[in-house]
Amino acid sequence: MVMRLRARKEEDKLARREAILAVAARSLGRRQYARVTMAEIAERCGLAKGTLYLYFSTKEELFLAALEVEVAAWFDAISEELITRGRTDPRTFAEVVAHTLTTRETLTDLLPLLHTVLEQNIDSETALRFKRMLRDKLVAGAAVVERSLPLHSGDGVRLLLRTHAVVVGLRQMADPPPAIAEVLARPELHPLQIDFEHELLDSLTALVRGMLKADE
Amino acid sequence: MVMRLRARKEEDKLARREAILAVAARSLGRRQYARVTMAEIAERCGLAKGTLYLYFSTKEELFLAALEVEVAAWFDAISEELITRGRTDPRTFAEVVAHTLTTRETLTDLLPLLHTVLEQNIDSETALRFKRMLRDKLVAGAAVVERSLPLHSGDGVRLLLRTHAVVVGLRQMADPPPAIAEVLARPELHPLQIDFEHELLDSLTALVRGMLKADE
Amino acid sequence: MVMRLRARKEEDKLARREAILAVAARSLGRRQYARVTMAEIAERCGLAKGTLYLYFSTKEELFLAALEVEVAAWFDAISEELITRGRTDPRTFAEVVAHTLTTRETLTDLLPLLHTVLEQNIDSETALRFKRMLRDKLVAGAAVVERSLPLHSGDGVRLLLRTHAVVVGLRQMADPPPAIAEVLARPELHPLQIDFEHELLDSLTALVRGMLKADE
Amino acid sequence: MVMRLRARKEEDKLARREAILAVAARSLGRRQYARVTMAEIAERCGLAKGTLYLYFSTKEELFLAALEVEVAAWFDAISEELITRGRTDPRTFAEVVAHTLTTRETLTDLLPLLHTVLEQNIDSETALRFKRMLRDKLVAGAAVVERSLPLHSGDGVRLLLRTHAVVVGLRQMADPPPAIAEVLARPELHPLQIDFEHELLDSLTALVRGMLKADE
DNA sequence: AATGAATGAGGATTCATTCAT
DNA sequence: TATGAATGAATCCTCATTCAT
Repeated sequence: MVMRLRARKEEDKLARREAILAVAARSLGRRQYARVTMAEIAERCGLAKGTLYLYFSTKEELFLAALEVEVAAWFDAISEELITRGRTDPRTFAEVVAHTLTTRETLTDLLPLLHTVLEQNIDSETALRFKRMLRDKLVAGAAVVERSLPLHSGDGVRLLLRTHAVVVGLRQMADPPPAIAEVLARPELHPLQIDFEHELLDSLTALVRGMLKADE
Repeated sequence: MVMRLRARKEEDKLARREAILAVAARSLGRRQYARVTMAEIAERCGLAKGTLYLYFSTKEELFLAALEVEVAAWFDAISEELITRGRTDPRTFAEVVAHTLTTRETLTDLLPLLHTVLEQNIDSETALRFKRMLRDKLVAGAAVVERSLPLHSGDGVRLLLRTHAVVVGLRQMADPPPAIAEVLARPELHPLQIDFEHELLDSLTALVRGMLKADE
Repeated sequence: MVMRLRARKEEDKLARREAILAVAARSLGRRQYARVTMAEIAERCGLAKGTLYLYFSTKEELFLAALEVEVAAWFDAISEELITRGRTDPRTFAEVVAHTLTTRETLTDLLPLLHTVLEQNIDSETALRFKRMLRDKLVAGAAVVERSLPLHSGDGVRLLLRTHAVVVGLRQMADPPPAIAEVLARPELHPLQIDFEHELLDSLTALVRGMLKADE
Repeated sequence: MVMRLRARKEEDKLARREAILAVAARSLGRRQYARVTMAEIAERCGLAKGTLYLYFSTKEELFLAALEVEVAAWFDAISEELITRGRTDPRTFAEVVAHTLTTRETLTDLLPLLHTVLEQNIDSETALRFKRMLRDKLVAGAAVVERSLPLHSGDGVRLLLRTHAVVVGLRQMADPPPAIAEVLARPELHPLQIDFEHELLDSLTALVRGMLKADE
């Protein structure tokens, strides 16, 4: 149909790969993974279905790759911001995390997929690669965290994992699909309404505060 | 196959309803929601597929009802245990929560469904009913929590919501499918391994502690 | 769409099963297996695609079942006709085989599938069941054959297998698709034209004669 | 990847063509035609997919060409061997055929394709070319055969066609895919086991014997 | 001549849901 | 009330073929 550019150079191929990943992540949004079809992603990319499979051999691989990129960038961003701040405090840590997430909607959309869908459908080789990346980022990030906050040794990793958990948990509560949001808008349901950023800030602040060494 | 009893009395119908819910929750396990079929549930119940639809009009409604039962019971259990302890401390609160969960595997399996699947597929009437129940339990529980711990007014609700978030987030990390568990068993990936109960205990303790400290 | 009868009694289900098999065999005709789609068969049956899978769990299973029925009936028919003739001669044997095939177009369409397609795609349990049936029919038929013709002991089985081979080989030559038939109609290609029945008759007669002669 | 030589001279092109044909025939093996992909053949050739289409305009044309080469060589080989033997007998004829096939595995793999797949997908011009070649070889071979064996006039062609049929039929029975072979190894299925060469020898011997003139 | 990225038609299969019995 | 046969929309993925480079 449409006259399509061909990505012949390695560089173009990488660019296209990234483009597909971006579209996939955006297509997911707050929707159910199963509801996002390869056909839809292809169309949004302006590509044929088959072309997607030139770049990713399964739907799961595609989304895992999307997540991989986002997660790595996220951990890097946290580390970087933390480093520029030097020695800091719980609230600031929370702000850093929250800040790195404001421009990362897609990350918080993808994150819940990891355990609920992707891990059920990938082969162990792929899983291993992904987990290794995660561990590397985690360990590197933990070192930075432990330099930023007076944590017990080893608590850097723990804090990051807990941060991950809190982000996943809160995000799902905070941004329901429109139909539910409408229901939640009723005054009687006010206690169930959550502002993601605000709540994340407070939760992480409390969490870190509770983990501090001086605490004892 | 089996000649099935007919649930004629209201009481029998309720019993059957509960039986279906129990089976559904158990069928889910750590699996993907989409992988659990109505046919499978029916078979495990010893019922025909059509019969399920006599009790629940969609798959989502069925699982939402299952979750509803579990969540209500969970909040009640927390409240109850907390009441018997009277004034208490962060660690104990964490222990109470952890304790109420040890016998509630199915709850932690169902919980992640709420935001990722169920809310995408239910009508607003059903949503409203569910959310009202949740609010009632939450508010009631919060009152108890605030009597147990020296929290700011209003932080009872917040703590319970955060607890919910932490449980969802940690559980998914902690219990991967067997294939992934095997990968994670490698020594190099040790940092990614999590023991759910232990980590929940520590996370909640820290969280509550941090929320108390805000006062000081 | 169409108001569909439901096969509730075992008897009705069996009838529907047979109906599907008949349609499948007819749909194949002289066409390529891959060109016959489940959708087409369903439509010709006046059923939904999904319904086919209620009766046969894969396309291969469907066609294997179709073949199974036909092969069994064929061997039985040969045996029966042979029995009514008593002691006989090569030409008569050939006539019997040819005669049993005149009303069995579908068998000769299905037969080539066995080795080229079906055996590549069935699990060993299914294969075993099929092969056992084949062996039973073959052994039973061989006994009859050996009573009809003065063959060496053991040559009954051999003759039937060779008959099978000859049928498969000749049929494919004899009934090309229309486009090829048109080409073959040219006078210069006359040597390549074959009349299935006539050629089968002569080939089998010669084959049996040659097997008897071995004695002399 | 590899910098490929360009086949500029007619002679180089022919060589490449032959190379492709050889690879295609080998790639088929005992597999299903549909399972052999153009991509696979290209890769095995060390060529790009597109290059294949420079030499053959469709997949079918490619395999038909492969068959063409093999069939022609086969008939020539039979004729040649027969000529060196002069006047001969049924058993020897069978031996000659069997012998020409021992080094021609690929031919027996390709042969069944002719009627089941290739003829369904080629245009009449291609078909005509192929059939003419076949007729030429057949007629020439028949003349040799009739000089070797005391057959009725015209039976030379018939014998060769029947030989073709028997080879196709027996080969498919004799060499099932590994999974089926395993099943057939069971003692109870012993009657269904066939040794191709041996069975071909006996079948052809019998067939020819039954066709001999002196027979009457 | 060679490449290989892009195409897109096409097909098998699954499963929530319906409804005649 | 219970059944389970029937439905059919929906989806992932394959692969022969094309064509810009």
